[in-house]
Amino acid sequence: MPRLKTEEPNTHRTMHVVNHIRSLIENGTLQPGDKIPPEREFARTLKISRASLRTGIGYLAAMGVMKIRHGVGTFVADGPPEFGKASLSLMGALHGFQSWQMFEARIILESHLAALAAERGKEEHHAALAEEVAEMFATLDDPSNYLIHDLMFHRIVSQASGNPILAALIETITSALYDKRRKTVERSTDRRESAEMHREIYRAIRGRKPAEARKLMDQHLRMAQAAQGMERPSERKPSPPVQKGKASRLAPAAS
Amino acid sequence: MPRLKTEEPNTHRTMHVVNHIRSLIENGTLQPGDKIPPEREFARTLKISRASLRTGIGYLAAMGVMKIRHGVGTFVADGPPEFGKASLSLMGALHGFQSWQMFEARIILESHLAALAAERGKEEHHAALAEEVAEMFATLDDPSNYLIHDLMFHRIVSQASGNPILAALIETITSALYDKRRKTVERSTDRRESAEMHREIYRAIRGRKPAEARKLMDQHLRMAQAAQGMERPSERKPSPPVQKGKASRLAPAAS
DNA sequence: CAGCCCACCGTGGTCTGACCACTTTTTGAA
DNA sequence: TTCAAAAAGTGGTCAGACCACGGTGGGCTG
Repeated sequence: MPRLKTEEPNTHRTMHVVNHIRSLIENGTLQPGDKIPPEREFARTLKISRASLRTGIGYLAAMGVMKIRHGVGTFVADGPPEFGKASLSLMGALHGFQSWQMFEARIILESHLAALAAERGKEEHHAALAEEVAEMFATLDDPSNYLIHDLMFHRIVSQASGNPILAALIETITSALYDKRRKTVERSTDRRESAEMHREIYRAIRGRKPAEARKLMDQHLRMAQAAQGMERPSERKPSPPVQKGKASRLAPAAS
Repeated sequence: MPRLKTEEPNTHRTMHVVNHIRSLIENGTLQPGDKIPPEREFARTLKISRASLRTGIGYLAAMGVMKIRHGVGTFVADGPPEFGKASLSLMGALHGFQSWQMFEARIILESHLAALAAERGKEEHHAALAEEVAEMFATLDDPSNYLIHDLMFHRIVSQASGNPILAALIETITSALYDKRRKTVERSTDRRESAEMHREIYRAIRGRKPAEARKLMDQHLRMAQAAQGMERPSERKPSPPVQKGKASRLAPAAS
Protein backbone atom coordinates (compact mmCIF):
# COMPACT_ATOMS: atom_id res chain seq x y z
CA MET A 1 0.00 0.00 0.00
CA PRO A 2 1.51 3.29 -1.09
CA ARG A 3 1.91 5.91 1.53
CA LEU A 4 0.13 9.11 0.79
CA LYS A 5 2.78 11.74 0.62
CA THR A 6 1.38 15.09 1.62
CA GLU A 7 2.70 17.32 -1.10
CA GLU A 8 6.26 16.48 -0.20
CA PRO A 9 7.87 19.57 1.29
CA ASN A 10 11.28 18.88 -0.20
CA THR A 11 9.87 19.34 -3.68
CA HIS A 12 12.47 20.00 -6.27
CA ARG A 13 13.93 23.46 -6.01
CA THR A 14 12.83 24.17 -9.53
CA MET A 15 9.16 23.90 -8.63
CA HIS A 16 9.84 25.81 -5.46
CA VAL A 17 10.99 28.72 -7.54
CA VAL A 18 8.17 28.31 -10.04
CA ASN A 19 5.54 28.23 -7.35
CA HIS A 20 7.07 31.16 -5.54
CA ILE A 21 7.01 33.35 -8.61
CA ARG A 22 3.59 32.02 -9.44
CA SER A 23 2.25 33.18 -6.12
CA LEU A 24 3.94 36.54 -6.53
CA ILE A 25 2.08 36.92 -9.79
CA GLU A 26 -1.20 35.70 -8.39
CA ASN A 27 -1.22 38.06 -5.44
CA GLY A 28 -0.33 40.96 -7.68
CA THR A 29 3.17 41.60 -6.34
CA LEU A 30 4.51 40.89 -9.78
CA GLN A 31 2.83 42.44 -12.82
CA PRO A 32 3.51 41.80 -16.49
CA GLY A 33 6.57 43.77 -17.50
CA ASP A 34 7.97 43.91 -13.98
CA LYS A 35 11.60 43.11 -13.32
CA ILE A 36 12.45 40.46 -10.78
CA PRO A 37 15.39 40.87 -8.38
CA PRO A 38 18.90 40.07 -9.61
CA GLU A 39 19.68 36.37 -9.50
CA ARG A 40 22.27 36.61 -6.75
CA GLU A 41 19.98 38.58 -4.50
CA PHE A 42 16.87 36.57 -5.29
CA ALA A 43 18.73 33.31 -4.66
CA ARG A 44 19.77 34.58 -1.24
CA THR A 45 16.19 35.55 -0.47
CA LEU A 46 14.87 32.11 -1.38
CA LYS A 47 17.68 30.39 0.50
CA ILE A 48 18.75 28.40 -2.50
CA SER A 49 21.78 28.44 -4.75
CA ARG A 50 21.87 30.66 -7.75
CA ALA A 51 22.12 27.61 -10.00
CA SER A 52 18.83 26.22 -8.76
CA LEU A 53 17.16 29.59 -9.07
CA ARG A 54 18.36 29.79 -12.65
CA THR A 55 16.88 26.38 -13.37
CA GLY A 56 13.51 27.56 -12.19
CA ILE A 57 13.69 30.81 -14.10
CA GLY A 58 14.77 28.92 -17.18
CA TYR A 59 11.68 26.76 -16.82
CA LEU A 60 9.44 29.80 -16.69
CA ALA A 61 11.27 31.42 -19.58
CA ALA A 62 10.84 28.31 -21.70
CA MET A 63 7.11 28.56 -21.26
CA GLY A 64 7.06 32.20 -22.18
CA VAL A 65 6.10 33.39 -18.72
CA MET A 66 9.40 35.16 -18.14
CA LYS A 67 11.63 37.10 -20.49
CA ILE A 68 15.37 37.10 -19.88
CA ARG A 69 17.57 39.89 -21.22
CA HIS A 70 21.27 39.27 -20.89
CA GLY A 71 23.03 42.09 -19.10
CA VAL A 72 19.77 43.80 -18.19
CA GLY A 73 17.56 41.62 -16.07
CA THR A 74 14.70 39.15 -16.00
CA PHE A 75 11.15 40.30 -16.54
CA VAL A 76 7.62 38.99 -16.44
CA ALA A 77 6.35 38.59 -19.98
CA ASP A 78 4.15 41.44 -21.07
CA GLY A 79 3.20 40.72 -24.65
CA PRO A 80 0.12 38.80 -25.71
CA PRO A 81 -0.08 35.43 -24.00
CA GLU A 82 1.65 32.74 -26.00
CA PHE A 83 3.06 29.32 -25.39
CA GLY A 84 6.76 28.69 -25.67
CA LYS A 85 8.06 30.03 -28.95
CA ALA A 86 9.94 26.93 -29.99
CA SER A 87 7.21 24.73 -28.60
CA LEU A 88 5.30 24.08 -31.78
CA SER A 89 8.46 23.93 -33.79
CA LEU A 90 9.99 21.33 -31.50
CA MET A 91 6.86 19.26 -31.25
CA GLY A 92 6.54 19.47 -34.98
CA ALA A 93 9.88 17.77 -35.32
CA LEU A 94 8.86 15.19 -32.77
CA HIS A 95 5.41 14.32 -34.02
CA GLY A 96 5.68 15.28 -37.65
CA PHE A 97 3.42 18.29 -37.86
CA GLN A 98 2.59 19.44 -41.37
CA SER A 99 2.17 22.98 -42.56
CA TRP A 100 -1.36 22.35 -43.76
CA GLN A 101 -2.24 21.05 -40.33
CA MET A 102 -1.05 24.23 -38.69
CA PHE A 103 -3.08 26.21 -41.14
CA GLU A 104 -6.11 24.05 -40.61
CA ALA A 105 -5.86 24.62 -36.88
CA ARG A 106 -5.53 28.30 -37.46
CA ILE A 107 -8.55 28.48 -39.72
CA ILE A 108 -10.73 26.60 -37.27
CA LEU A 109 -9.66 28.66 -34.29
CA GLU A 110 -9.62 32.03 -35.90
CA SER A 111 -12.98 31.62 -37.61
CA HIS A 112 -14.54 30.95 -34.26
CA LEU A 113 -12.60 33.81 -32.78
CA ALA A 114 -14.06 36.15 -35.36
CA ALA A 115 -17.55 34.96 -34.48
CA LEU A 116 -16.91 35.49 -30.79
CA ALA A 117 -15.46 38.91 -31.50
CA ALA A 118 -18.63 39.82 -33.34
CA GLU A 119 -20.64 38.78 -30.32
CA ARG A 120 -18.54 40.31 -27.59
CA GLY A 121 -16.33 42.96 -29.17
CA LYS A 122 -16.43 46.38 -27.57
CA GLU A 123 -16.21 49.82 -29.08
CA GLU A 124 -12.54 50.07 -28.29
CA HIS A 125 -11.89 46.92 -30.27
CA HIS A 126 -13.92 48.22 -33.17
CA ALA A 127 -11.90 51.40 -33.17
CA ALA A 128 -8.62 49.54 -33.06
CA LEU A 129 -9.69 47.28 -35.90
CA ALA A 130 -10.77 50.23 -38.00
CA GLU A 131 -7.41 51.84 -37.49
CA GLU A 132 -5.52 48.75 -38.57
CA VAL A 133 -7.66 48.40 -41.67
CA ALA A 134 -6.91 52.00 -42.52
CA GLU A 135 -3.21 51.41 -42.01
CA MET A 136 -3.34 48.38 -44.25
CA PHE A 137 -4.79 50.42 -47.08
CA ALA A 138 -2.14 53.03 -46.43
CA THR A 139 0.72 50.57 -46.70
CA LEU A 140 -0.35 48.60 -49.74
CA ASP A 141 3.00 49.32 -51.32
CA ASP A 142 5.04 48.60 -48.24
CA PRO A 143 4.97 44.82 -47.76
CA SER A 144 6.79 44.58 -44.43
CA ASN A 145 4.71 47.28 -42.78
CA TYR A 146 1.56 45.90 -44.32
CA LEU A 147 2.31 42.55 -42.71
CA ILE A 148 2.63 44.17 -39.31
CA HIS A 149 -0.82 45.71 -39.53
CA ASP A 150 -2.20 42.48 -40.88
CA LEU A 151 -0.90 40.67 -37.82
CA MET A 152 -2.14 43.38 -35.49
CA PHE A 153 -5.61 43.11 -36.99
CA HIS A 154 -5.79 39.42 -36.26
CA ARG A 155 -4.36 39.94 -32.81
CA ILE A 156 -7.02 42.49 -31.98
CA VAL A 157 -9.70 40.11 -33.19
CA SER A 158 -8.25 37.60 -30.72
CA GLN A 159 -8.49 40.10 -27.91
CA ALA A 160 -12.00 41.08 -28.87
CA SER A 161 -13.11 37.46 -28.62
CA GLY A 162 -12.88 37.73 -24.87
CA ASN A 163 -11.20 34.37 -24.55
CA PRO A 164 -7.49 34.80 -23.81
CA ILE A 165 -6.88 31.06 -23.98
CA LEU A 166 -8.01 30.78 -27.57
CA ALA A 167 -6.07 33.95 -28.25
CA ALA A 168 -2.93 32.38 -26.82
CA LEU A 169 -3.42 29.28 -28.91
CA ILE A 170 -3.75 31.33 -32.07
CA GLU A 171 -0.79 33.47 -31.13
CA THR A 172 1.34 30.37 -30.76
CA ILE A 173 0.37 28.98 -34.12
CA THR A 174 0.65 32.33 -35.85
CA SER A 175 4.14 33.01 -34.57
CA ALA A 176 5.23 29.58 -35.76
CA LEU A 177 3.70 30.29 -39.13
CA TYR A 178 5.30 33.73 -39.23
CA ASP A 179 8.67 32.65 -40.54
CA LYS A 180 7.25 30.86 -43.52
CA ARG A 181 5.04 33.81 -44.18
CA ARG A 182 7.77 36.41 -44.41
CA LYS A 183 9.23 34.67 -47.41
CA THR A 184 6.02 34.91 -49.34
CA VAL A 185 6.23 38.43 -50.66
CA GLU A 186 2.68 38.75 -51.78
CA ARG A 187 1.85 40.52 -54.95
CA SER A 188 0.46 44.02 -54.70
CA THR A 189 -2.90 42.88 -56.07
CA ASP A 190 -3.03 40.23 -53.37
CA ARG A 191 -2.53 42.86 -50.71
CA ARG A 192 -5.34 45.00 -52.03
CA GLU A 193 -7.69 42.07 -52.09
CA SER A 194 -6.53 41.08 -48.62
CA ALA A 195 -7.11 44.56 -47.25
CA GLU A 196 -10.61 44.57 -48.59
CA MET A 197 -11.37 41.26 -46.99
CA HIS A 198 -10.12 42.57 -43.68
CA ARG A 199 -12.41 45.52 -44.05
CA GLU A 200 -15.37 43.26 -44.62
CA ILE A 201 -14.48 41.19 -41.61
CA TYR A 202 -14.24 44.35 -39.57
CA ARG A 203 -17.68 45.42 -40.73
CA ALA A 204 -19.18 42.06 -39.83
CA ILE A 205 -17.66 42.25 -36.36
CA ARG A 206 -18.77 45.80 -35.84
CA GLY A 207 -22.22 44.93 -37.10
CA ARG A 208 -22.35 42.04 -34.62
CA LYS A 209 -22.92 39.40 -37.26
CA PRO A 210 -21.09 36.34 -35.88
CA ALA A 211 -22.03 33.95 -38.67
CA GLU A 212 -20.91 36.37 -41.33
CA ALA A 213 -17.71 37.25 -39.53
CA ARG A 214 -16.87 33.58 -39.26
CA LYS A 215 -17.60 32.93 -42.90
CA LEU A 216 -15.51 35.87 -44.05
CA MET A 217 -12.59 34.97 -41.81
CA ASP A 218 -12.70 31.40 -43.01
CA GLN A 219 -12.76 32.58 -46.58
CA HIS A 220 -9.92 35.03 -46.00
CA LEU A 221 -7.69 32.43 -44.40
CA ARG A 222 -8.32 29.80 -47.04
CA MET A 223 -7.29 32.32 -49.62
CA ALA A 224 -4.14 33.14 -47.71
CA GLN A 225 -3.45 29.44 -47.42
CA ALA A 226 -3.87 28.94 -51.13
CA ALA A 227 -1.54 31.88 -51.79
CA GLN A 228 1.18 30.03 -49.95
CA GLY A 229 0.54 26.63 -51.44
CA MET A 230 -0.19 25.04 -48.11
CA GLU A 231 -3.38 23.26 -49.00
CA ARG A 232 -4.00 19.89 -47.59
CA PRO A 233 -2.64 17.26 -49.93
CA SER A 234 -5.29 14.97 -51.34
CA GLU A 235 -3.38 11.91 -50.36
CA ARG A 236 -2.29 11.22 -46.81
CA LYS A 237 0.62 9.20 -45.66
CA PRO A 238 -0.16 6.23 -43.42
CA SER A 239 -1.07 7.44 -39.98
CA PRO A 240 0.59 6.13 -36.83
CA PRO A 241 -1.09 3.25 -35.02
CA VAL A 242 -3.80 4.04 -32.52
CA GLN A 243 -2.45 4.19 -29.02
CA LYS A 244 -4.24 1.66 -26.95
CA GLY A 245 -4.05 1.03 -23.26
CA LYS A 246 -1.28 3.47 -22.55
CA ALA A 247 -3.26 5.08 -19.77
CA SER A 248 0.10 5.67 -18.12
CA ARG A 249 0.07 9.22 -16.88
CA LEU A 250 -3.67 9.30 -17.04
CA ALA A 251 -4.26 6.88 -14.24
CA PRO A 252 -4.66 8.67 -10.94
CA ALA A 253 -3.33 7.00 -7.83
CA ALA A 254 -6.58 5.10 -7.83
CA SER A 255 -7.07 1.75 -6.15
CA MET B 1 23.55 50.61 -40.68
CA PRO B 2 23.54 47.46 -38.60
CA ARG B 3 26.11 44.87 -39.38
CA LEU B 4 24.72 41.60 -40.54
CA LYS B 5 25.89 38.99 -38.13
CA THR B 6 26.05 35.61 -39.79
CA GLU B 7 24.16 33.45 -37.37
CA GLU B 8 26.71 34.08 -34.68
CA PRO B 9 28.40 30.77 -33.88
CA ASN B 10 28.67 31.54 -30.18
CA THR B 11 24.90 31.37 -29.82
CA HIS B 12 23.77 30.71 -26.32
CA ARG B 13 24.69 27.23 -25.21
CA THR B 14 21.09 26.57 -24.33
CA MET B 15 19.94 26.86 -27.93
CA HIS B 16 22.98 24.94 -29.02
CA VAL B 17 21.77 22.01 -26.96
CA VAL B 18 18.18 22.47 -28.05
CA ASN B 19 19.08 22.57 -31.72
CA HIS B 20 21.40 19.61 -31.38
CA ILE B 21 18.72 17.44 -29.84
CA ARG B 22 16.22 18.82 -32.31
CA SER B 23 18.33 17.66 -35.20
CA LEU B 24 18.83 14.29 -33.57
CA ILE B 25 15.07 13.95 -33.46
CA GLU B 26 14.57 15.19 -36.98
CA ASN B 27 17.03 12.82 -38.55
CA GLY B 28 15.58 9.93 -36.64
CA THR B 29 18.53 9.23 -34.38
CA LEU B 30 16.30 9.95 -31.40
CA GLN B 31 12.83 8.43 -31.25
CA PRO B 32 10.08 9.06 -28.73
CA GLY B 33 10.80 7.06 -25.62
CA ASP B 34 14.54 6.88 -26.28
CA LYS B 35 17.01 7.63 -23.52
CA ILE B 36 19.66 10.26 -24.11
CA PRO B 37 23.23 9.79 -22.84
CA PRO B 38 24.02 10.60 -19.20
CA GLU B 39 24.55 14.28 -18.57
CA ARG B 40 28.26 14.03 -17.80
CA GLU B 41 28.96 12.06 -20.95
CA PHE B 42 26.69 14.12 -23.19
CA ALA B 43 28.22 17.34 -21.91
CA ARG B 44 31.68 16.06 -22.78
CA THR B 45 30.46 15.11 -26.26
CA LEU B 46 29.03 18.56 -26.90
CA LYS B 47 32.11 20.24 -25.46
CA ILE B 48 30.11 22.24 -22.97
CA SER B 49 29.78 22.22 -19.22
CA ARG B 50 27.26 19.99 -17.56
CA ALA B 51 25.47 23.06 -16.19
CA SER B 52 24.84 24.46 -19.64
CA LEU B 53 23.69 21.11 -20.93
CA ARG B 54 21.25 20.90 -18.04
CA THR B 55 19.90 24.33 -18.90
CA GLY B 56 19.12 23.18 -22.40
CA ILE B 57 17.57 19.92 -21.26
CA GLY B 58 15.51 21.81 -18.72
CA TYR B 59 14.24 24.01 -21.51
CA LEU B 60 13.13 21.00 -23.52
CA ALA B 61 11.63 19.36 -20.46
CA ALA B 62 9.63 22.48 -19.68
CA MET B 63 8.04 22.29 -23.09
CA GLY B 64 7.20 18.65 -22.66
CA VAL B 65 9.62 17.44 -25.31
CA MET B 66 11.82 15.63 -22.80
CA LYS B 67 10.98 13.68 -19.70
CA ILE B 68 13.47 13.62 -16.82
CA ARG B 69 13.45 10.84 -14.26
CA HIS B 70 15.69 11.42 -11.29
CA GLY B 71 18.07 8.56 -10.73
CA VAL B 72 17.12 6.87 -13.98
CA GLY B 73 17.81 9.06 -16.97
CA THR B 74 16.39 11.55 -19.43
CA PHE B 75 14.06 10.45 -22.20
CA VAL B 76 12.31 11.80 -25.24
CA ALA B 77 8.63 12.23 -24.45
CA ASP B 78 6.51 9.44 -25.82
CA GLY B 79 2.95 10.20 -24.76
CA PRO B 80 0.46 12.16 -26.81
CA PRO B 81 1.84 15.54 -27.86
CA GLU B 82 1.11 18.23 -25.31
CA PHE B 83 2.42 21.61 -24.38
CA GLY B 84 4.13 22.15 -21.08
CA LYS B 85 2.03 20.84 -18.25
CA ALA B 86 2.17 23.93 -16.09
CA SER B 87 1.98 26.14 -19.12
CA LEU B 88 -1.73 26.87 -19.07
CA SER B 89 -1.79 27.00 -15.32
CA LEU B 90 1.02 29.53 -15.20
CA MET B 91 -0.35 31.64 -17.97
CA GLY B 92 -3.70 31.48 -16.30
CA ALA B 93 -2.22 33.12 -13.26
CA LEU B 94 -0.54 35.70 -15.45
CA HIS B 95 -3.40 36.63 -17.71
CA GLY B 96 -6.35 35.72 -15.56
CA PHE B 97 -7.76 32.75 -17.39
CA GLN B 98 -11.18 31.66 -16.22
CA SER B 99 -12.49 28.15 -16.01
CA TRP B 100 -15.35 28.86 -18.35
CA GLN B 101 -12.87 30.15 -20.90
CA MET B 102 -10.93 26.94 -20.79
CA PHE B 103 -14.12 25.02 -21.24
CA GLU B 104 -15.23 27.24 -24.07
CA ALA B 105 -11.94 26.62 -25.84
CA ARG B 106 -12.35 22.94 -25.30
CA ILE B 107 -15.86 22.87 -26.67
CA ILE B 108 -14.89 24.75 -29.79
CA LEU B 109 -11.84 22.64 -30.48
CA GLU B 110 -13.26 19.29 -29.64
CA SER B 111 -16.49 19.79 -31.57
CA HIS B 112 -14.45 20.46 -34.67
CA LEU B 113 -12.25 17.54 -33.84
CA ALA B 114 -15.26 15.27 -33.74
CA ALA B 115 -16.35 16.51 -37.14
CA LEU B 116 -12.90 15.93 -38.57
CA ALA B 117 -12.80 12.49 -37.00
CA ALA B 118 -16.06 11.68 -38.72
CA GLU B 119 -14.55 12.73 -42.02
CA ARG B 120 -11.17 11.10 -41.71
CA GLY B 121 -11.40 8.43 -39.02
CA LYS B 122 -10.17 5.00 -40.01
CA GLU B 123 -11.42 1.58 -39.06
CA GLU B 124 -8.80 1.24 -36.38
CA HIS B 125 -10.06 4.39 -34.73
CA HIS B 126 -13.62 3.19 -34.93
CA ALA B 127 -12.63 -0.05 -33.26
CA ALA B 128 -10.75 1.73 -30.52
CA LEU B 129 -13.66 4.06 -29.88
CA ALA B 130 -16.10 1.17 -29.72
CA GLU B 131 -13.92 -0.52 -27.17
CA GLU B 132 -13.73 2.54 -24.97
CA VAL B 133 -17.50 2.98 -25.12
CA ALA B 134 -17.91 -0.63 -24.07
CA GLU B 135 -15.49 -0.12 -21.20
CA MET B 136 -17.39 2.93 -20.10
CA PHE B 137 -20.60 0.97 -19.83
CA ALA B 138 -18.71 -1.72 -17.97
CA THR B 139 -17.36 0.68 -15.38
CA LEU B 140 -20.45 2.71 -14.64
CA ASP B 141 -20.03 1.92 -10.96
CA ASP B 142 -16.30 2.58 -10.87
CA PRO B 143 -15.84 6.36 -11.14
CA SER B 144 -12.05 6.49 -11.36
CA ASN B 145 -11.83 3.83 -14.05
CA TYR B 146 -14.76 5.31 -15.86
CA LEU B 147 -12.92 8.60 -16.05
CA ILE B 148 -9.91 6.92 -17.61
CA HIS B 149 -11.98 5.47 -20.43
CA ASP B 150 -13.76 8.76 -20.83
CA LEU B 151 -10.45 10.50 -21.34
CA MET B 152 -9.22 7.78 -23.67
CA PHE B 153 -12.32 8.15 -25.79
CA HIS B 154 -11.69 11.83 -26.29
CA ARG B 155 -8.03 11.23 -26.93
CA ILE B 156 -8.81 8.72 -29.65
CA VAL B 157 -11.19 11.19 -31.25
CA SER B 158 -8.28 13.62 -31.31
CA GLN B 159 -6.08 11.10 -33.03
CA ALA B 160 -8.79 10.22 -35.51
CA SER B 161 -9.08 13.86 -36.51
CA GLY B 162 -5.79 13.53 -38.32
CA ASN B 163 -4.53 16.85 -37.01
CA PRO B 164 -1.94 16.33 -34.28
CA ILE B 165 -1.69 20.04 -33.63
CA LEU B 166 -5.31 20.40 -32.67
CA ALA B 167 -4.94 17.19 -30.70
CA ALA B 168 -2.02 18.68 -28.78
CA LEU B 169 -4.00 21.82 -28.05
CA ILE B 170 -6.90 19.82 -26.69
CA GLU B 171 -4.58 17.59 -24.71
CA THR B 172 -3.07 20.63 -23.06
CA ILE B 173 -6.40 22.07 -22.07
CA THR B 174 -7.80 18.75 -20.97
CA SER B 175 -4.89 17.97 -18.70
CA ALA B 176 -5.23 21.39 -17.10
CA LEU B 177 -8.92 20.75 -16.63
CA TYR B 178 -8.24 17.28 -15.26
CA ASP B 179 -7.51 18.28 -11.70
CA LYS B 180 -10.74 20.15 -11.28
CA ARG B 181 -12.55 17.29 -12.84
CA ARG B 182 -11.37 14.60 -10.45
CA LYS B 183 -13.04 16.37 -7.58
CA THR B 184 -16.42 16.27 -9.26
CA VAL B 185 -17.50 12.76 -8.41
CA GLU B 186 -20.32 12.59 -10.85
CA ARG B 187 -23.50 10.83 -9.90
CA SER B 188 -24.11 7.37 -11.25
CA THR B 189 -27.00 8.59 -13.36
CA ASP B 190 -24.72 11.20 -14.87
CA ARG B 191 -22.28 8.54 -15.90
CA ARG B 192 -24.94 6.47 -17.60
CA GLU B 193 -26.17 9.46 -19.53
CA SER B 194 -22.59 10.36 -20.37
CA ALA B 195 -21.83 6.88 -21.63
CA GLU B 196 -24.83 6.95 -23.89
CA MET B 197 -23.78 10.28 -25.33
CA HIS B 198 -20.37 8.89 -26.06
CA ARG B 199 -21.97 5.99 -27.82
CA GLU B 200 -23.96 8.33 -30.00
CA ILE B 201 -20.90 10.34 -30.82
CA TYR B 202 -19.12 7.15 -31.74
CA ARG B 203 -21.96 6.17 -34.06
CA ALA B 204 -21.91 9.54 -35.76
CA ILE B 205 -18.17 9.28 -36.32
CA ARG B 206 -18.40 5.74 -37.57
CA GLY B 207 -21.29 6.72 -39.82
CA ARG B 208 -19.19 9.55 -41.21
CA LYS B 209 -21.65 12.25 -40.27
CA PRO B 210 -19.45 15.25 -39.42
CA ALA B 211 -22.23 17.69 -38.70
CA GLU B 212 -23.97 15.29 -36.38
CA ALA B 213 -20.76 14.32 -34.63
CA ARG B 214 -20.00 17.96 -34.00
CA LYS B 215 -23.47 18.67 -32.70
CA LEU B 216 -23.38 15.71 -30.35
CA MET B 217 -19.92 16.49 -29.05
CA ASP B 218 -20.91 20.09 -28.47
CA GLN B 219 -24.00 18.96 -26.63
CA HIS B 220 -22.06 16.45 -24.56
CA LEU B 221 -19.45 18.97 -23.49
CA ARG B 222 -21.96 21.63 -22.61
CA MET B 223 -23.67 19.14 -20.39
CA ALA B 224 -20.39 18.24 -18.73
CA GLN B 225 -19.70 21.91 -18.27
CA ALA B 226 -23.06 22.46 -16.64
CA ALA B 227 -22.45 19.50 -14.36
CA GLN B 228 -19.42 21.25 -12.99
CA GLY B 229 -20.94 24.67 -12.73
CA MET B 230 -18.47 26.24 -15.10
CA GLU B 231 -20.88 28.11 -17.28
CA ARG B 232 -19.89 31.47 -18.54
CA PRO B 233 -21.10 34.14 -16.14
CA SER B 234 -23.61 36.50 -17.66
CA GLU B 235 -21.67 39.52 -16.57
CA ARG B 236 -18.06 40.13 -17.47
CA LYS B 237 -15.50 42.05 -15.59
CA PRO B 238 -13.98 45.02 -17.36
CA SER B 239 -11.58 43.79 -19.99
CA PRO B 240 -7.98 45.02 -20.23
CA PRO B 241 -7.28 47.92 -22.58
CA VAL B 242 -6.64 47.14 -26.21
CA GLN B 243 -2.96 46.91 -26.92
CA LYS B 244 -2.05 49.41 -29.53
CA GLY B 245 1.19 49.99 -31.30
CA LYS B 246 3.25 47.48 -29.40
CA ALA B 247 4.50 45.88 -32.55
CA SER B 248 7.67 45.13 -30.59
CA ARG B 249 8.61 41.59 -31.39
CA LEU B 250 6.51 41.67 -34.47
CA ALA B 251 8.68 44.00 -36.47
CA PRO B 252 11.13 42.02 -38.57
CA ALA B 253 14.59 43.39 -39.23
CA ALA B 254 12.97 45.12 -42.17
CA SER B 255 14.35 47.79 -44.44
C1' DC C 1 17.16 -23.58 -1.98
C1' DA C 2 13.98 -19.62 -1.99
C1' DG C 3 13.20 -15.17 -0.53
C1' DC C 4 14.20 -10.76 1.10
C1' DC C 5 17.05 -6.91 2.48
C1' DC C 6 20.55 -3.71 1.81
C1' DA C 7 24.81 -1.93 0.03
C1' DC C 8 26.34 -0.42 -4.28
C1' DC C 9 26.28 1.98 -8.62
C1' DG C 10 24.60 4.94 -12.17
C1' DT C 11 21.96 8.88 -12.93
C1' DG C 12 19.97 13.31 -12.19
C1' DG C 13 19.92 17.39 -8.47
C1' DT C 14 22.25 20.94 -5.82
C1' DC C 15 25.91 23.75 -4.11
C1' DT C 16 29.93 26.81 -4.25
C1' DG C 17 32.62 30.42 -6.05
C1' DA C 18 35.01 32.02 -9.65
C1' DC C 19 35.13 34.20 -14.11
C1' DC C 20 33.06 35.68 -18.79
C1' DA C 21 29.80 38.55 -21.76
C1' DC C 22 26.42 41.93 -22.53
C1' DT C 23 24.15 46.65 -21.33
C1' DT C 24 23.68 50.64 -19.15
C1' DT C 25 25.54 54.32 -16.54
C1' DT C 26 29.11 57.14 -15.11
C1' DT C 27 33.23 59.41 -15.69
C1' DG C 28 36.74 62.23 -17.57
C1' DA C 29 39.37 63.90 -21.27
C1' DA C 30 39.32 66.36 -25.74
C1' DT D 1 29.67 70.12 -25.00
C1' DT D 2 30.75 65.76 -26.88
C1' DC D 3 32.01 61.34 -26.93
C1' DA D 4 34.89 57.55 -25.87
C1' DA D 5 36.65 54.83 -22.10
C1' DA D 6 35.86 52.81 -17.74
C1' DA D 7 32.95 51.04 -14.16
C1' DA D 8 28.94 48.92 -12.39
C1' DG D 9 25.25 45.72 -12.65
C1' DT D 10 23.20 41.70 -14.52
C1' DG D 11 22.74 37.31 -16.76
C1' DG D 12 25.81 33.19 -18.79
C1' DT D 13 29.31 29.67 -18.29
C1' DC D 14 32.49 26.94 -16.08
C1' DA D 15 34.60 23.54 -12.79
C1' DG D 16 34.41 20.08 -9.33
C1' DA D 17 32.50 18.29 -5.42
C1' DC D 18 28.82 16.23 -3.03
C1' DC D 19 23.69 14.93 -2.30
C1' DA D 20 19.41 12.20 -3.51
C1' DC D 21 16.98 8.95 -5.92
C1' DG D 22 15.99 4.42 -8.26
C1' DG D 23 17.39 0.03 -9.87
C1' DT D 24 20.14 -4.06 -9.26
C1' DG D 25 22.56 -7.84 -7.59
C1' DG D 26 25.01 -10.03 -3.91
C1' DG D 27 24.69 -11.75 0.55
C1' DC D 28 22.18 -12.86 4.56
C1' DT D 29 18.22 -15.21 6.55
C1' DG D 30 14.66 -18.53 6.92
